Amino acid sequence: MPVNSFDNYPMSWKPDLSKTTGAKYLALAELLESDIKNGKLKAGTKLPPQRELADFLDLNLSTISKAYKLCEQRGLLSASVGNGTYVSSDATAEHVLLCGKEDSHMIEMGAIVPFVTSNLKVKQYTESLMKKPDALNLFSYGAPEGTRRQREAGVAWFEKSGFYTDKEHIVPAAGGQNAITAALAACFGTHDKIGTEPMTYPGVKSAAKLFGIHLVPVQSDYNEMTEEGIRYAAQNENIKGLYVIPDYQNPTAHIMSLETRKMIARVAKDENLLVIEDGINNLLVDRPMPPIASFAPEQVVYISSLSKTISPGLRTAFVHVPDKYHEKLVTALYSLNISISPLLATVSAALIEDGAADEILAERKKGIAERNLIINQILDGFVTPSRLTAPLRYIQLPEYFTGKSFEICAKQAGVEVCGAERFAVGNKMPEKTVRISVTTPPTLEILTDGVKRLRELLRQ
Amino acid sequence: MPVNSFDNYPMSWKPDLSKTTGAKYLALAELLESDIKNGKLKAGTKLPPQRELADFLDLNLSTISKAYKLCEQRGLLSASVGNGTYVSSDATAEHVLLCGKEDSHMIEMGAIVPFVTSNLKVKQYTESLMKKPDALNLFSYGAPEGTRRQREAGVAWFEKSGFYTDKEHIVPAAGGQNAITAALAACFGTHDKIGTEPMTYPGVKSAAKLFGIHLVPVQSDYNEMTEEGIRYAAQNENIKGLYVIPDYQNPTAHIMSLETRKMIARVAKDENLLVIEDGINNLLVDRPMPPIASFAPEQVVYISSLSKTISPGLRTAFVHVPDKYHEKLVTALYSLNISISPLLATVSAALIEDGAADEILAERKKGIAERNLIINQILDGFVTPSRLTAPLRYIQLPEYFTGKSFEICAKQAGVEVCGAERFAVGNKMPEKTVRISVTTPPTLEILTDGVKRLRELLRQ
DNA sequence: AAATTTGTCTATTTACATTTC
DNA sequence: GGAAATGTAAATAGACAAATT
Repeated sequence: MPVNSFDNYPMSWKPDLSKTTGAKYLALAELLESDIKNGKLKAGTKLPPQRELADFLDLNLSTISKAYKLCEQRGLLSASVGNGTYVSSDATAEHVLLCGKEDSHMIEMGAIVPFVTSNLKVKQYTESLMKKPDALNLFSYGAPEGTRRQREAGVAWFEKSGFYTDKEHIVPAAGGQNAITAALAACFGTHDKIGTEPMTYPGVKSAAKLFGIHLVPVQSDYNEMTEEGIRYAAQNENIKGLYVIPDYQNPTAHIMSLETRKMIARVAKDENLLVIEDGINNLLVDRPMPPIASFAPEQVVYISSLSKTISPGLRTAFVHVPDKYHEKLVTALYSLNISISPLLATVSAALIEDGAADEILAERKKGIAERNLIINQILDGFVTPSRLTAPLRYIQLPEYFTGKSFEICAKQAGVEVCGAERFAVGNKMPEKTVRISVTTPPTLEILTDGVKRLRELLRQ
Repeated sequence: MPVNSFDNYPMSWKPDLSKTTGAKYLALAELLESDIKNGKLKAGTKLPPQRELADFLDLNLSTISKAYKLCEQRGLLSASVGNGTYVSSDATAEHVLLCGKEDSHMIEMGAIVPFVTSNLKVKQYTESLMKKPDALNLFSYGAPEGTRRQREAGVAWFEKSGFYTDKEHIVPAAGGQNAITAALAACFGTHDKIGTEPMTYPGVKSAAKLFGIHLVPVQSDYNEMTEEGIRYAAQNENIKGLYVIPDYQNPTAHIMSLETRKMIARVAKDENLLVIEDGINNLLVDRPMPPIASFAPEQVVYISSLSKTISPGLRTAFVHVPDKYHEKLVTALYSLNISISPLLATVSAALIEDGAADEILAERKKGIAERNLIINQILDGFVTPSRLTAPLRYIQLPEYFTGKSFEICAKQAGVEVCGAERFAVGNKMPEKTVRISVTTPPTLEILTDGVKRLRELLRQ
């Protein structure tokens, strides 16, 4: 429940429409937007109830409603019946996490970039493919729905996660983000709502914004969505689907329990929700649990990118898609890309076919574990405990920090990190946490240096 | 009050709402949608005026208005004041031009796929890049705004067209379609309108659909937009921008005159329109004219893909973007892809840097010219005359054909072509024409065979 | 458990602007 | 050039439903 000291009197916002021209509802919406953007109205502020403002401005209730609605659709507000209308906490947050700007003085632990050492095999495979007689075709267009070879590689790839599907349900995409964007475009429409964990991957926030899709936080306990939370959002907020990251959730690094996976599958069927399951880190987990898709293949679009597990430069992800959405997804991918690179897709397939992918994966996991040992040692007591192959870690901050303030301090100290604000969904007040990347620093020395600098800040 | 005499009016549509439940406007919109999709209402049909239907159904005018509006936003209708509401001609048209389904019995002349012979150099460059010491980095993420090297290659690439810009205004994208999609997402919003030629590239239609952007045909004479047409659309249809293909326009293969290029630049400034200029075929033209962007660089997003000119498998396009939209475009590209493949982008840059791109281009142009000579000879009198390096050709059909009917006949005869319907924008009645691809058939023999089959159909 | 607060939704009234004839 | 046809837009009224107290 909102703990707001400013009650109904005095009104938190007293707009002046006397100087505006044209439609009242538009003028009101614009005023609201500018007051939010210039900081007069801060995130979390409760706006006056529609009726009160209507009274104050001597306008009809519906006119105010329309203005609020407009701003809500722009992601500036979030409203709920009986409760009121609040300024969204992510209204002004930055959505883009650009990769390090090649500033050699900064230690990049914000963006998550896999280290390059495992790329050697990928390179070798690329070279050997070019010696094949049909190599010239690797530089032509590829089929939007993928070749048979690519799709069979996808099937094999998914089997490693304990998810058994067939090549008719698999489509390749140009990376995980590309797959997420296409899935959103294919399966949802403007103004549709999708439930997510209360903090989630910023890439899905920016993709949803492109299509006017709204993300709403689903009530969660211990970093997992609850059954009541999902049912509530389905019945009362009219969400059409869910977006979840069951393995090493971004940013909490939490691994979802088997029971919750099964619960989500069951509730999705019940409530007719389409689940976008982002399996980006599934194979990094030792003996990974099967994805939600394995319990409800007709209800889940399952996305598995090779970026974090094999090599980001491959720009390859495989998508399992239910029959119902197959054509739509292919069309969306076509609209976004025309086609993926046959060269990169074929390299990916080849790596999977004869086991090189497994070797790379094992190597990567070993490398990540080595790094996590360092982090555990240096940040003991600060970092949230996690299994050793986590590519990202989560740090609970002392109460006097906010995620953003720590982010700024860390930058001063030469380390890039990501504050909780970047992950917040809807009008949830962001937690006092930051996420750090395990894999981005190019060497163990730089990682150690970065983590030590963070410890100094936390210790003060 | 409903009056009894409606049977006398020739109302084109008499919906029955008696069996529906819930909101009237929604029920009406759904009925309308299903009647369009199941063919009861054909493209081009004039719907009853809102007032008439309101009277007939005993509903308020605004209720009908709302239902029509909904369908219009779904791209099913197009309405204009004083004129009436019509079923869109592209309401049921297929948007996706999937590449040939590897059916060896069909001669593919529908989709435009560059022939693969020129890919040898591209392959060689790729191989040599892999031998460089920093090759492993080619498999990591790339910077969303492009590396310095990539952007400088873009500058050099644009100079070949006579367009001089600088590397701060250049962003790389994963191919031309990807660039178009990103540009639409970055520069326009839901329900915005964009003017296009009356027939245009289907890829822009499907991309616009993803974002709820509406394409409206701009009045054109002799295949070029007129000044009055653009001003009219700006002032009365409230278009926010234009999408144009000045060189070998798709599907007409028309090359826009220099005067029109300058006119569009001037009018865009005047009316504050943002032009998305698709320069996909510019460099295929012998001594190409400068793009519109060169006359109004602050008003034009200029896209130049390497797909048609160098190799489609490179999945590389360069985009010139005005300062005002730079950040938005980078964000949109990030939301769609995270990053492009550094490997492919670097191969592209390398090809441009030391002139290999020019050699490939010359070779391609020679190959296309050779093919056009064959087409000119066999389809003399049927095909619209064109310069020799056109990658696509336009055929005016005898009046008893429609584009679609010819498409079906050709398919029976073993040749895939694209009927005018696929390119039609808004509620313009499609012309009786088809587009054929010059470059797709893998050999000259197959091309000759395909073109001869088409001639047989046209001669009958 | 009932009353109150609060946002949402549909349909309507009224005025207006553009195009056609 | 004016009247008629036609679509568009804003503001309103009223009923409703969910959440809070």
